[in-house]
Amino acid sequence: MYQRPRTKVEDRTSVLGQTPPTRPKDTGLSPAQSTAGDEAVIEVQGVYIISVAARILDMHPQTLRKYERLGLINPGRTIGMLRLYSAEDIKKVRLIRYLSDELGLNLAGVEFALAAFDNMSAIKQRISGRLEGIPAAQKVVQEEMDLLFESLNLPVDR
Amino acid sequence: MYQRPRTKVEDRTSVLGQTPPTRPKDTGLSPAQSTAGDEAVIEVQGVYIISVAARILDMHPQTLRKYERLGLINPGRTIGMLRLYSAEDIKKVRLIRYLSDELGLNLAGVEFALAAFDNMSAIKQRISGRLEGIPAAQKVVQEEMDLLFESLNLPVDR
DNA sequence: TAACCTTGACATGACCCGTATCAGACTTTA
DNA sequence: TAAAGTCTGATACGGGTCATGTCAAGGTTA
Repeated sequence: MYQRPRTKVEDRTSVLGQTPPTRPKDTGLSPAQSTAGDEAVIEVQGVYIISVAARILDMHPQTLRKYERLGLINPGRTIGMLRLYSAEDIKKVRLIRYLSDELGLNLAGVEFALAAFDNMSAIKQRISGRLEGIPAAQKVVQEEMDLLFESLNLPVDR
Repeated sequence: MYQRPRTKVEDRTSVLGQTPPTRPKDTGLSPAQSTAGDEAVIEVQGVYIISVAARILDMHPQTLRKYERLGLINPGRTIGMLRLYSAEDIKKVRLIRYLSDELGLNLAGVEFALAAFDNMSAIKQRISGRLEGIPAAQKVVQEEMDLLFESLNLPVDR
């Protein structure tokens, strides 16, 4: 159970990619079940306690707790302090796993990359805002920033 | 000799920073000496063979060779295939060392970060080019992209 | 009440990374 | 030309990283 052997990191290409998931707000409750048929990009909706999230992701609950302790994710909580994982959280964990397993980053690198994504998204927003009056320029920036994210070619939905 | 103990990676802040050095062209020869007084940001100019570069950086020659093997740096060569390290190369190694030692990234993470810097610089250039006719917009982008690099707050010259 | 969760601590196995060393060949310098 | 230095490639080591596993003592949920 929970066996997720590290993939051999030998043939890495310089990759990155895709817009970073944002922190969702604390939802109430109601973990929707959804069995994990060997982790083949499962349709995720609703909010899950850690055991369910771990099963969906095919990862160990301890690993998810560690990610949170390091500040990589930040799932909501029930009143009783149970962790609640939203679809956004699941998506973010998949991104973390991609950076770690596929690209070979350690967790410090993952933290760095996530921060970089956030910064890039924020800058894109800010520029767009300041270019409100110049649609032509706005379009250029939009296109190029999208290109930038693509150049990191992160998996579209892992 | 060459003892460079890893700094404890525990209190890392989410950082990045500064514009990435570009590949210099193969220079001819003439390694200029410049003793390394215990590595206190030495004025570097000219081009150095590996032993001198290693002394300047207070790093092991094998480490520099490994970085090259992994594609992180790409020093020039003499006709006889000796490695030649330019000031840009030295600077890049210092950046690598910062990412590794201070931020705790592994070499896969360093590769990722360097690629991200390159991509960001390139996009900044492209946008600037396409905004040639709109100086106001050009200024906005310039400012914001500079901010982006600063937000990564890499050491100004390490 | 039983099942499941919480935090915190500690252990383990596999891997990573800087460093060290060896061998045999080539280059540079004095 | 001889000595010193560099080249490539392989192999090895110590300490660190990371996912996983386990234990204990307690709280929450159904």
